[in-house]
Amino acid sequence: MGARAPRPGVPVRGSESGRPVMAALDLLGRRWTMRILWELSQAPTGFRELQRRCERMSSSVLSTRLDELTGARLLTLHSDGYHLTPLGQDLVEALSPLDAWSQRWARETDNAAAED
Amino acid sequence: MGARAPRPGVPVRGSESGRPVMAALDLLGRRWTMRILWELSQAPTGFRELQRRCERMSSSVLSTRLDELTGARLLTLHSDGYHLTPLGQDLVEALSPLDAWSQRWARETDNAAAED
DNA sequence: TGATACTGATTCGAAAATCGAAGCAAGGGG
DNA sequence: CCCCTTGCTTCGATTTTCGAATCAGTATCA
Repeated sequence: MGARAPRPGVPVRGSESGRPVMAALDLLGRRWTMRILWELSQAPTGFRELQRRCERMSSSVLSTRLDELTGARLLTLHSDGYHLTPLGQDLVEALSPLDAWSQRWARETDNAAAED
Repeated sequence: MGARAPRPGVPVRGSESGRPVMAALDLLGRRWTMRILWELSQAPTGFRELQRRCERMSSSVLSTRLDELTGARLLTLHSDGYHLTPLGQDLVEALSPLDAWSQRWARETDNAAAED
């Protein structure tokens, strides 16, 4: 597998600096990555079930993402499916204000649309 | 332009639900999007300067992303360059715990690598 | 009136990422 | 054995991204 997941300290796509946050933005900025973390924060989930929850995302990309996230030590696979590691749980928690923000975004977008 | 930026309330790639957070994950999950927001949170920046800061990302994608983010009311263009709107600033603030997390990620990745 | 040099932005062929249906190997009942 | 489910791979088609060239608009200086 072309396991070339971004890691802190290693220069990544779009940044020569290797600054951790840039590696994080690279990893999270790939299609489905945040969605997968989001789904796994609800409950451990197997491969096929995860695919179902994500509106049948392609299995090839799911497999690639799971490799990347596992390589980044954010996931592990057990008998009951993929789990967030403590580090992965912290990431989801760091991302959680996004939920509240998105609701404000929705309200303001509605208001703006109503004004048009 | 294929101006098809995700908006809350509108079903987006990977989600029929139209749940705001899914629209946000879709928008943010596109290449360079978070990086652009990150750069603009430091200071207003013009098109070409923004391109320079992002390691010379392609102008076509930059243009597309700026359209999407402007359409989502997260940016505006003034004489001194692109600005975050208040909504956009709130998003960056919602994302800011990511910086602290990424540093912990870096530490733990170093430790794990040292054990190998 | 050029000439030059910026700006934000577009075009378009090439390259890379993603899609998605099919299939594989392993495991667990029946 | 057969059948079903699992995690996962393969591979050709589609979509996205890349990136160099280019455009139009504005300012500056001669």
